Amino acid sequence: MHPQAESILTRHQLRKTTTRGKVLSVFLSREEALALDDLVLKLSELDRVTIYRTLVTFEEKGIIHQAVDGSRRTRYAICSAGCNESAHHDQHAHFRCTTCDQTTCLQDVAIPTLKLPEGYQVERTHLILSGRCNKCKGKSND
Amino acid sequence: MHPQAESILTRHQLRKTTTRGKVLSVFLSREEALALDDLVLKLSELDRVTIYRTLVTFEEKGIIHQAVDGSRRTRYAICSAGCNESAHHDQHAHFRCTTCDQTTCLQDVAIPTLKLPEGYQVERTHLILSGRCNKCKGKSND
DNA sequence: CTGTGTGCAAAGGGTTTGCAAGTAC
DNA sequence: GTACTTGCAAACCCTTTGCACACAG
Repeated sequence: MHPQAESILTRHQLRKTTTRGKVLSVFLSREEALALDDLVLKLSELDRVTIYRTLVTFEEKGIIHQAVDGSRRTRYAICSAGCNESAHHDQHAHFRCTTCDQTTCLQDVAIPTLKLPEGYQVERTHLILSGRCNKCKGKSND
Repeated sequence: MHPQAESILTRHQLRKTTTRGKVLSVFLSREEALALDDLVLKLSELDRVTIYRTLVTFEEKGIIHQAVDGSRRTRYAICSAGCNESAHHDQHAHFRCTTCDQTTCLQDVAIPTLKLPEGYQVERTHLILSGRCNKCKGKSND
Protein backbone atom coordinates (compact mmCIF):
# COMPACT_ATOMS: atom_id res chain seq x y z
CA MET A 1 0.00 0.00 0.00
CA HIS A 2 1.03 3.55 -0.83
CA PRO A 3 2.77 4.81 2.35
CA GLN A 4 0.77 8.03 2.34
CA ALA A 5 -2.45 6.05 2.10
CA GLU A 6 -1.35 3.88 4.98
CA SER A 7 -0.61 6.85 7.14
CA ILE A 8 -3.99 8.39 6.39
CA LEU A 9 -5.77 5.21 7.41
CA THR A 10 -3.77 4.96 10.60
CA ARG A 11 -4.39 8.58 11.46
CA HIS A 12 -8.13 8.08 11.09
CA GLN A 13 -8.17 4.77 12.91
CA LEU A 14 -9.34 2.68 10.01
CA ARG A 15 -8.27 -0.85 9.22
CA LYS A 16 -5.72 -1.06 6.44
CA THR A 17 -7.52 -3.03 3.79
CA THR A 18 -6.57 -3.46 0.15
CA THR A 19 -9.75 -1.76 -1.01
CA ARG A 20 -9.14 1.35 1.06
CA GLY A 21 -5.55 1.53 -0.05
CA LYS A 22 -6.53 1.39 -3.70
CA VAL A 23 -9.32 3.93 -3.39
CA LEU A 24 -7.07 6.33 -1.50
CA SER A 25 -4.32 5.97 -4.09
CA VAL A 26 -6.66 7.12 -6.82
CA PHE A 27 -7.57 10.22 -4.83
CA LEU A 28 -3.94 10.93 -4.04
CA SER A 29 -2.91 10.73 -7.66
CA ARG A 30 -5.15 13.44 -9.08
CA GLU A 31 -6.61 16.88 -8.55
CA GLU A 32 -10.03 15.83 -9.60
CA ALA A 33 -13.32 15.32 -7.86
CA LEU A 34 -14.24 11.70 -8.45
CA ALA A 35 -17.64 10.12 -8.80
CA LEU A 36 -18.37 6.54 -7.87
CA ASP A 37 -18.32 5.57 -11.54
CA ASP A 38 -14.85 7.03 -12.02
CA LEU A 39 -13.53 4.81 -9.27
CA VAL A 40 -15.39 1.75 -10.48
CA LEU A 41 -13.82 2.26 -13.87
CA LYS A 42 -10.31 2.63 -12.51
CA LEU A 43 -10.67 -0.15 -9.96
CA SER A 44 -12.66 -2.64 -11.95
CA GLU A 45 -11.54 -5.53 -9.77
CA LEU A 46 -13.49 -4.08 -6.84
CA ASP A 47 -17.20 -4.25 -6.23
CA ARG A 48 -19.20 -1.09 -6.88
CA VAL A 49 -20.97 -1.19 -3.53
CA THR A 50 -17.75 -1.79 -1.66
CA ILE A 51 -16.27 1.32 -3.24
CA TYR A 52 -19.46 3.18 -2.41
CA ARG A 53 -19.20 2.19 1.24
CA THR A 54 -15.54 3.05 1.31
CA LEU A 55 -16.43 6.55 0.17
CA VAL A 56 -19.09 6.84 2.86
CA THR A 57 -16.60 5.75 5.50
CA PHE A 58 -13.93 8.15 4.23
CA GLU A 59 -16.41 10.98 4.25
CA GLU A 60 -17.50 10.21 7.80
CA LYS A 61 -13.90 10.20 8.92
CA GLY A 62 -13.14 13.46 7.15
CA ILE A 63 -10.71 11.94 4.66
CA ILE A 64 -12.71 13.08 1.65
CA HIS A 65 -15.63 15.44 1.17
CA GLN A 66 -18.35 15.89 -1.36
CA ALA A 67 -17.66 18.42 -4.06
CA VAL A 68 -20.82 19.99 -5.39
CA ASP A 69 -20.45 20.40 -9.13
CA GLY A 70 -23.93 20.68 -10.55
CA SER A 71 -23.87 17.23 -12.09
CA ARG A 72 -26.16 14.40 -11.14
CA ARG A 73 -23.37 12.32 -9.67
CA THR A 74 -22.01 12.76 -6.20
CA ARG A 75 -18.33 13.59 -6.44
CA TYR A 76 -15.67 13.45 -3.79
CA ALA A 77 -12.31 15.14 -3.40
CA ILE A 78 -9.61 14.42 -0.89
CA CYS A 79 -9.51 16.76 2.06
CA SER A 80 -6.63 19.08 2.61
CA ALA A 81 -4.47 18.81 5.71
CA GLY A 82 -6.70 21.18 7.64
CA CYS A 83 -9.85 19.08 7.31
CA ASN A 84 -11.38 16.85 9.92
CA GLU A 85 -14.71 15.17 10.63
CA SER A 86 -16.48 18.34 11.51
CA ALA A 87 -14.78 21.09 9.52
CA HIS A 88 -13.66 21.14 5.93
CA HIS A 89 -11.27 23.51 4.26
CA ASP A 90 -12.29 23.29 0.69
CA GLN A 91 -12.51 26.96 -0.04
CA HIS A 92 -11.65 26.82 -3.70
CA ALA A 93 -13.81 26.71 -6.79
CA HIS A 94 -14.52 23.69 -8.93
CA PHE A 95 -14.71 23.59 -12.68
CA ARG A 96 -17.06 21.18 -14.34
CA CYS A 97 -16.67 20.44 -18.01
CA THR A 98 -20.11 19.85 -19.44
CA THR A 99 -18.61 18.01 -22.40
CA CYS A 100 -16.40 15.38 -20.78
CA ASP A 101 -18.16 15.62 -17.40
CA GLN A 102 -14.90 15.92 -15.50
CA THR A 103 -14.63 18.09 -12.41
CA THR A 104 -11.38 19.79 -11.54
CA CYS A 105 -10.38 21.46 -8.30
CA LEU A 106 -9.32 25.01 -9.08
CA GLN A 107 -6.88 25.43 -6.23
CA ASP A 108 -6.06 28.93 -7.40
CA VAL A 109 -9.58 30.27 -7.48
CA ALA A 110 -10.43 31.06 -3.89
CA ILE A 111 -14.00 31.57 -2.84
CA PRO A 112 -14.26 35.27 -2.06
CA THR A 113 -15.53 36.43 1.28
CA LEU A 114 -19.16 37.34 0.99
CA LYS A 115 -21.43 39.68 2.84
CA LEU A 116 -23.73 37.06 4.24
CA PRO A 117 -27.39 37.90 4.43
CA GLU A 118 -28.93 37.99 7.89
CA GLY A 119 -30.96 35.10 9.10
CA TYR A 120 -28.91 32.43 7.43
CA GLN A 121 -26.44 30.26 9.23
CA VAL A 122 -23.98 29.38 6.48
CA GLU A 123 -21.91 26.25 6.95
CA ARG A 124 -20.45 25.58 3.52
CA THR A 125 -19.92 27.56 0.38
CA HIS A 126 -19.57 26.13 -3.10
CA LEU A 127 -18.40 27.96 -6.16
CA ILE A 128 -18.88 26.14 -9.41
CA LEU A 129 -17.76 27.21 -12.83
CA SER A 130 -19.08 25.18 -15.69
CA GLY A 131 -18.27 25.15 -19.35
CA ARG A 132 -15.58 23.47 -21.39
CA CYS A 133 -12.17 22.40 -20.33
CA ASN A 134 -9.03 22.78 -22.37
CA LYS A 135 -9.32 19.35 -23.93
CA CYS A 136 -12.94 19.80 -24.98
CA LYS A 137 -12.77 23.39 -26.19
CA GLY A 138 -12.27 22.49 -29.81
CA LYS A 139 -14.90 19.79 -29.96
CA SER A 140 -18.21 20.31 -31.72
CA ASN A 141 -21.37 20.84 -29.74
CA ASP A 142 -22.91 17.45 -30.48
CA MET B 1 -55.22 32.38 -15.32
CA HIS B 2 -52.93 34.84 -13.56
CA PRO B 3 -52.54 37.73 -16.07
CA GLN B 4 -48.77 37.75 -15.66
CA ALA B 5 -48.67 34.02 -16.38
CA GLU B 6 -50.79 34.53 -19.46
CA SER B 7 -48.50 37.23 -20.75
CA ILE B 8 -45.44 35.05 -20.23
CA LEU B 9 -47.00 32.20 -22.19
CA THR B 10 -48.00 34.53 -25.01
CA ARG B 11 -44.56 36.10 -25.14
CA HIS B 12 -42.95 32.67 -25.46
CA GLN B 13 -45.51 31.40 -27.96
CA LEU B 14 -46.87 28.65 -25.81
CA ARG B 15 -50.47 27.49 -25.65
CA LYS B 16 -52.32 28.78 -22.63
CA THR B 17 -53.25 25.63 -20.79
CA THR B 18 -54.49 25.27 -17.24
CA THR B 19 -51.45 23.25 -16.25
CA ARG B 20 -49.00 25.85 -17.47
CA GLY B 21 -50.94 28.61 -15.79
CA LYS B 22 -50.88 26.83 -12.47
CA VAL B 23 -47.20 25.94 -12.64
CA LEU B 24 -46.27 29.48 -13.57
CA SER B 25 -48.34 30.91 -10.74
CA VAL B 26 -46.39 28.89 -8.22
CA PHE B 27 -43.12 30.23 -9.59
CA LEU B 28 -44.44 33.79 -9.63
CA SER B 29 -45.56 33.62 -6.04
CA ARG B 30 -42.23 32.84 -4.44
CA GLU B 31 -38.51 33.56 -4.45
CA GLU B 32 -37.60 29.95 -4.17
CA ALA B 33 -36.03 27.41 -6.46
CA LEU B 34 -38.58 24.64 -6.81
CA ALA B 35 -38.05 20.95 -7.35
CA LEU B 36 -40.53 18.74 -9.14
CA ASP B 37 -41.72 17.37 -5.82
CA ASP B 38 -42.47 20.84 -4.48
CA LEU B 39 -44.75 21.47 -7.43
CA VAL B 40 -46.39 18.05 -7.23
CA LEU B 41 -47.17 18.77 -3.60
CA LYS B 42 -48.66 22.16 -4.30
CA LEU B 43 -50.51 21.06 -7.41
CA SER B 44 -51.68 17.66 -6.35
CA GLU B 45 -54.46 17.63 -8.92
CA LEU B 46 -51.89 17.51 -11.72
CA ASP B 47 -49.92 14.54 -12.94
CA ARG B 48 -46.29 14.38 -11.91
CA VAL B 49 -45.04 13.69 -15.42
CA THR B 50 -47.12 16.50 -16.86
CA ILE B 51 -45.52 18.93 -14.43
CA TYR B 52 -42.14 17.48 -15.31
CA ARG B 53 -42.73 18.09 -19.01
CA THR B 54 -44.02 21.55 -18.31
CA LEU B 55 -40.75 22.34 -16.58
CA VAL B 56 -38.79 20.97 -19.52
CA THR B 57 -40.79 23.13 -21.91
CA PHE B 58 -40.41 26.23 -19.75
CA GLU B 59 -36.69 25.66 -19.53
CA GLU B 60 -36.37 25.25 -23.29
CA LYS B 61 -38.24 28.48 -23.82
CA GLY B 62 -36.13 30.33 -21.29
CA ILE B 63 -38.97 30.92 -18.83
CA ILE B 64 -37.24 29.10 -16.00
CA HIS B 65 -33.72 27.79 -15.48
CA GLN B 66 -32.10 25.17 -13.35
CA ALA B 67 -30.64 26.37 -10.09
CA VAL B 68 -27.75 24.25 -8.90
CA ASP B 69 -28.03 23.89 -5.15
CA GLY B 70 -26.03 20.83 -4.20
CA SER B 71 -29.08 18.73 -3.50
CA ARG B 72 -30.05 15.63 -5.38
CA ARG B 73 -33.15 17.20 -6.88
CA THR B 74 -33.17 19.38 -9.94
CA ARG B 75 -34.54 22.76 -8.98
CA TYR B 76 -35.86 25.53 -11.14
CA ALA B 77 -36.24 29.24 -10.64
CA ILE B 78 -38.09 31.71 -12.79
CA CYS B 79 -35.89 33.72 -15.09
CA SER B 80 -35.49 37.42 -14.68
CA ALA B 81 -36.58 39.82 -17.40
CA GLY B 82 -33.20 39.69 -19.08
CA CYS B 83 -33.24 35.96 -19.72
CA ASN B 84 -33.97 34.20 -22.95
CA GLU B 85 -33.47 30.77 -24.50
CA SER B 86 -29.75 31.17 -24.93
CA ALA B 87 -28.63 33.49 -22.16
CA HIS B 88 -29.56 33.54 -18.51
CA HIS B 89 -29.09 36.29 -16.00
CA ASP B 90 -29.03 34.43 -12.78
CA GLN B 91 -25.96 35.94 -11.29
CA HIS B 92 -26.97 35.70 -7.68
CA ALA B 93 -26.21 33.13 -5.03
CA HIS B 94 -28.57 30.48 -3.72
CA PHE B 95 -28.98 29.38 -0.16
CA ARG B 96 -29.85 25.80 0.57
CA CYS B 97 -31.10 24.83 3.97
CA THR B 98 -29.83 21.36 4.74
CA THR B 99 -32.51 20.91 7.38
CA CYS B 100 -35.71 21.74 5.50
CA ASP B 101 -34.16 21.24 2.06
CA GLN B 102 -35.51 24.52 0.78
CA THR B 103 -33.52 26.63 -1.66
CA THR B 104 -33.82 30.39 -1.67
CA CYS B 105 -32.62 32.86 -4.29
CA LEU B 106 -30.36 35.39 -2.60
CA GLN B 107 -31.05 38.29 -4.93
CA ASP B 108 -28.76 40.50 -2.90
CA VAL B 109 -25.70 38.30 -2.99
CA ALA B 110 -24.15 38.84 -6.39
CA ILE B 111 -21.63 36.39 -7.76
CA PRO B 112 -18.33 38.26 -7.68
CA THR B 113 -16.27 38.62 -10.80
CA LEU B 114 -13.49 36.07 -10.76
CA LYS B 115 -10.06 35.88 -12.26
CA LEU B 116 -10.71 32.92 -14.47
CA PRO B 117 -7.93 30.42 -14.90
CA GLU B 118 -6.56 29.98 -18.41
CA GLY B 119 -7.65 27.07 -20.50
CA TYR B 120 -11.21 26.99 -19.27
CA GLN B 121 -14.14 28.31 -21.21
CA VAL B 122 -16.60 29.24 -18.50
CA GLU B 123 -20.26 29.42 -19.45
CA ARG B 124 -22.09 29.47 -16.15
CA THR B 125 -21.19 30.22 -12.56
CA HIS B 126 -23.00 28.97 -9.50
CA LEU B 127 -22.53 30.16 -5.96
CA ILE B 128 -24.18 28.05 -3.30
CA LEU B 129 -24.33 28.72 0.39
CA SER B 130 -25.60 25.90 2.50
CA GLY B 131 -26.49 25.66 6.13
CA ARG B 132 -29.61 26.49 8.08
CA CYS B 133 -32.27 28.99 7.28
CA ASN B 134 -33.95 31.25 9.77
CA LYS B 135 -36.79 28.85 10.43
CA CYS B 136 -34.51 25.88 11.05
CA LYS B 137 -31.80 27.59 13.07
CA GLY B 138 -33.23 26.66 16.41
CA LYS B 139 -34.01 23.07 15.57
CA SER B 140 -31.95 20.21 16.92
CA ASN B 141 -29.57 18.33 14.68
CA ASP B 142 -31.63 15.16 14.47
C1' DC C 1 -59.54 19.28 -37.76
C1' DT C 2 -54.52 19.13 -36.55
C1' DG C 3 -50.86 19.37 -33.79
C1' DT C 4 -49.72 20.11 -29.11
C1' DG C 5 -50.55 18.78 -24.22
C1' DT C 6 -51.84 15.47 -20.65
C1' DG C 7 -52.16 11.11 -17.93
C1' DC C 8 -50.81 6.56 -16.89
C1' DA C 9 -47.39 2.91 -17.14
C1' DA C 10 -42.92 1.66 -17.16
C1' DA C 11 -37.94 2.10 -18.02
C1' DG C 12 -33.37 4.36 -16.67
C1' DG C 13 -29.54 6.09 -13.93
C1' DG C 14 -27.56 6.70 -9.65
C1' DT C 15 -27.60 5.74 -4.67
C1' DT C 16 -28.56 3.01 -0.58
C1' DT C 17 -29.68 -1.16 2.26
C1' DG C 18 -29.77 -6.37 3.75
C1' DC C 19 -27.47 -10.26 4.53
C1' DA C 20 -23.99 -13.87 4.53
C1' DA C 21 -19.19 -14.91 3.78
C1' DG C 22 -14.34 -13.06 4.39
C1' DT C 23 -10.59 -10.61 6.80
C1' DA C 24 -7.85 -7.32 10.04
C1' DC C 25 -6.29 -7.24 14.41
C1' DG D 1 -12.39 -15.17 18.07
C1' DT D 2 -14.80 -10.89 17.26
C1' DA D 3 -15.97 -6.94 15.06
C1' DC D 4 -15.30 -4.73 10.94
C1' DT D 5 -15.28 -5.33 5.58
C1' DT D 6 -16.60 -7.09 1.37
C1' DG D 7 -19.58 -8.94 -2.44
C1' DC D 8 -23.89 -9.94 -4.43
C1' DA D 9 -28.82 -9.04 -4.80
C1' DA D 10 -32.29 -6.05 -4.58
C1' DA D 11 -34.73 -1.88 -3.06
C1' DC D 12 -35.11 3.21 -3.57
C1' DC D 13 -35.44 7.79 -5.29
C1' DC D 14 -35.70 10.84 -8.86
C1' DT D 15 -35.79 11.58 -13.77
C1' DT D 16 -37.04 10.35 -18.43
C1' DT D 17 -39.57 7.97 -22.28
C1' DG D 18 -43.69 5.57 -24.83
C1' DC D 19 -48.15 5.60 -26.05
C1' DA D 20 -53.06 6.68 -26.35
C1' DC D 21 -56.52 10.02 -25.29
C1' DA D 22 -57.79 15.15 -24.63
C1' DC D 23 -57.73 19.83 -25.84
C1' DA D 24 -56.10 24.73 -27.77
C1' DG D 25 -56.11 27.21 -31.73
